[in-house]
Amino acid sequence: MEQKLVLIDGHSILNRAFYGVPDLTNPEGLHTNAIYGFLNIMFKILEEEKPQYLAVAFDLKAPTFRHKRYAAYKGTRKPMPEELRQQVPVMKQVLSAMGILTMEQEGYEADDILGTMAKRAEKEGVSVALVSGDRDLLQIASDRIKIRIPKTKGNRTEVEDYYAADVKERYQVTPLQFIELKALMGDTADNIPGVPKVGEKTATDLMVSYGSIENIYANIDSITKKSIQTTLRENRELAELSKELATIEIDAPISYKLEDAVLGELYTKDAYEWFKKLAFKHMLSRFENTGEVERKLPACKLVLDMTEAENLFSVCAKEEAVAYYVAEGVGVALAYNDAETYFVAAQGFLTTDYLAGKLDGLVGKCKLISFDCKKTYGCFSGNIEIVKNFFDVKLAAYLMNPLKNEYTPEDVAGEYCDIVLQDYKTQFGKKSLAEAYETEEDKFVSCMGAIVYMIRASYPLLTQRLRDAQMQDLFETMEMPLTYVLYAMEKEGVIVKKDELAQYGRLLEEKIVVLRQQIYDAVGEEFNINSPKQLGEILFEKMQLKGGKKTKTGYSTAADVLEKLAPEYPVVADILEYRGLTKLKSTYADGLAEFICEDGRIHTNFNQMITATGRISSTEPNLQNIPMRMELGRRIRKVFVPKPGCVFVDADYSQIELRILAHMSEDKELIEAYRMSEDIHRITASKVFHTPFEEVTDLQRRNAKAVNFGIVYGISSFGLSQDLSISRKEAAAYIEQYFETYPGIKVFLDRCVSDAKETGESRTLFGRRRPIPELSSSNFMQRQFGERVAMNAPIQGTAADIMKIAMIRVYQSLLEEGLKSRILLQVHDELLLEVYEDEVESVQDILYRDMRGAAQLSVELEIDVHTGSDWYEAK
DNA sequence: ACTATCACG
DNA sequence: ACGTACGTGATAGTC
Repeated sequence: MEQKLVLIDGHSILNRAFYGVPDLTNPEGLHTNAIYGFLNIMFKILEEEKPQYLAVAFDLKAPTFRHKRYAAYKGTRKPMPEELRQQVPVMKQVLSAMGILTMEQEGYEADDILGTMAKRAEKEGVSVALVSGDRDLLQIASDRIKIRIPKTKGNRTEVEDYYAADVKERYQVTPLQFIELKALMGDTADNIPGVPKVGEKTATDLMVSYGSIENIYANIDSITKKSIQTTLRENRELAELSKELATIEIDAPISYKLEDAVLGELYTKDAYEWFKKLAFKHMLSRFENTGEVERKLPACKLVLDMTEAENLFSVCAKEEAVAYYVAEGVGVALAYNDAETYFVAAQGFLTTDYLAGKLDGLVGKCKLISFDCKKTYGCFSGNIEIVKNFFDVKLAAYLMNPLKNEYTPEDVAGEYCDIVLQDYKTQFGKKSLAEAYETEEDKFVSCMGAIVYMIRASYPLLTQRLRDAQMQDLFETMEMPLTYVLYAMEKEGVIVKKDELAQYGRLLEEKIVVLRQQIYDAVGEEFNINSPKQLGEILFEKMQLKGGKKTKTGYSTAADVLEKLAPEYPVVADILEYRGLTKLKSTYADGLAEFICEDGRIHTNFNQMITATGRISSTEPNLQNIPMRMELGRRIRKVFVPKPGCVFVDADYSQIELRILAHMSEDKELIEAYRMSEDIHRITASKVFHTPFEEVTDLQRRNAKAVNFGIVYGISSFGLSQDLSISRKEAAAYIEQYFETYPGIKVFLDRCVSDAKETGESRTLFGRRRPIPELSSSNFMQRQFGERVAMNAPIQGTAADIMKIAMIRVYQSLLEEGLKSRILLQVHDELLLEVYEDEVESVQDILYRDMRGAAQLSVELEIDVHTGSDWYEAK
């Protein structure tokens, strides 16, 4: 059989991958996109070529420019971005873990090594496929040496192949002539100067006519075009130097031999560990059936029979840790050891209620390992005290890295145990659980088995990881109990008066109709006001308003742009009002109505595993962004009402983030300020502007307030200037004065950034962590963003922590005191409770005690509490 | 699927 | 010379 060698130009392919693959980072913040792209290209080539030999060549030290041959011209190259630089050593380690030869040698470039190895192999009768991102290597193409150049087309790579004949066809020159072609035309990327004024076209014509540079100069008088003749005469030395520069060595004294490149088992245990570390989930599936990684998934047994089910649950009850995974309406998967998994189908006598009852029976008997336990609490009786029996693998994975977009069983499996699961999606597409079970029973059952096996297997590792990261306490005492509080809030829901909401919608509609016509009349034509594209064209082209382009797609019509035009053009004011009204109508009046259930209540989802900072989010619908700032929008809150016999009690923390800042920074002045007065913005203004407290003007107070907010967001003079519509200089002056007033704040914020740079993450007072990969970016903007995040995350995150503690305490206090009142909503620093009229006082006492007592800071936590017969009144 | 906009803290 | 405030989710329009 024909022997084949694949050679890869390491830096060239890494470079190509780096710019072709969107930025990726692993959980530790290491950039991985170039490595990922490289491996993808390599695997594709290997599958096509099926070679016996494989080697990758790297430039030894100066990857961005070529060694001494090129030293004179190296100045023009840009340095390698840090995100790519850090991936180079890792790439080499990954290759080495796969037993792939990496070649690098002092005094020789990768090109020389590749050229030499290719020619040697050719001589030994081995055919060669040489993979490179650039065309320098075309000069060594032959009948048996194929140059392969990967191109990213859309989102997949295509490879251009060049044997000698293909070079001739494409460039009209032989591979050897290609050197001289390139020498004539030059190549800025490779720092080959070339002959001035000679481009691809001229160079090709010359080479076709004369065959070599030598021959060109021998017959230089016969060149018809005078300007070309002149430049050639004037630059003879440059042409010869360029040829030297462009020539790749093919007989360098390279110490590597063909035998060193023998391809062995790629999918080794070491390689597997690396792929896992780099979080290349999709590639992990390559390790299946290699025997290198023992992950024999036990076959999943389908249980359809009552006796068997009874047996199974009684065995589970005697075990220490039982993983369960509920396929809603279809059944439940169980794993109590690492040798067996079961799927109990919910059919026949085995009803869902029966299964729920059996699951509930396990509480107190063993640790229940869940994947999103909040979703399954409906199966269990008892109250919040049951959570000590649960361990939520998904929640733990979120705490370990809160930056991910989703936490699927497949992801968690890849990351926290030696298992590679196929996506449910790739297996069953858009099929619902029930459809998948009915149509592909075996596959479905084994999929459920794999998931529940994974859930159980990742439990010990995640426990350990949480402990290592010092987040076990956070997990056990805050996040796990909170799952139950949120479950209870979701289940409770909040009454929304449907008819009143519809009435409100009609009110809006009336105003909208009038405005719409007014706008059409003013503009002189009908168009879609909701389309930023059409609106931008109307305003800035047809009407010639100033305030030109802003976005990639066209004109910005954002509120802050339009507001500047509104005083001068009444129609712009109308457009702004129209925007506001349609927003209220579509998102709130119409939007909320769709979520009102049979019980007259809206049951929002409180998601605990979304935000980077530890806050909760609310969806379907989002009840955390109900209008408040404008009166008309605020009126929506009148349709949120307590049930008969109850009132709303609303409690919100007063400036919790600023108080946390005071505590964490230990700034004496800010702490003192809080002890002196309730009105922190006024006292800040007084200090910053050296004005007696009573004489602080509204403007001064407003400015101080903006700075206070800005500090929490990770202050920047630009941001503040935008917010206050002042110059950057003025904003910078405010900030400077602020830091003079509160010197401890500056020290603290600087420390936040430097600590985060050192550790790659930031932490809250309670140990919640947020990785900040942006801090190691070479992109200035990205890095600056990372710095702001480093300042904001500890503060916003600590506030979230404190609210979570408060919620758990309030929930438990209501329970312990036998009250029937309930928490309904959380809006970051605010709780809304439905309170029985005779419990108002007790509940208020609980709120004051538990919310203020949730943390002991050097500044007291304060809350404002209001009651009312709807949410509008209670705020 | 992506962008622009805007509602909240 | 660059182009930013921190954290979310829903809607409508556009591709």
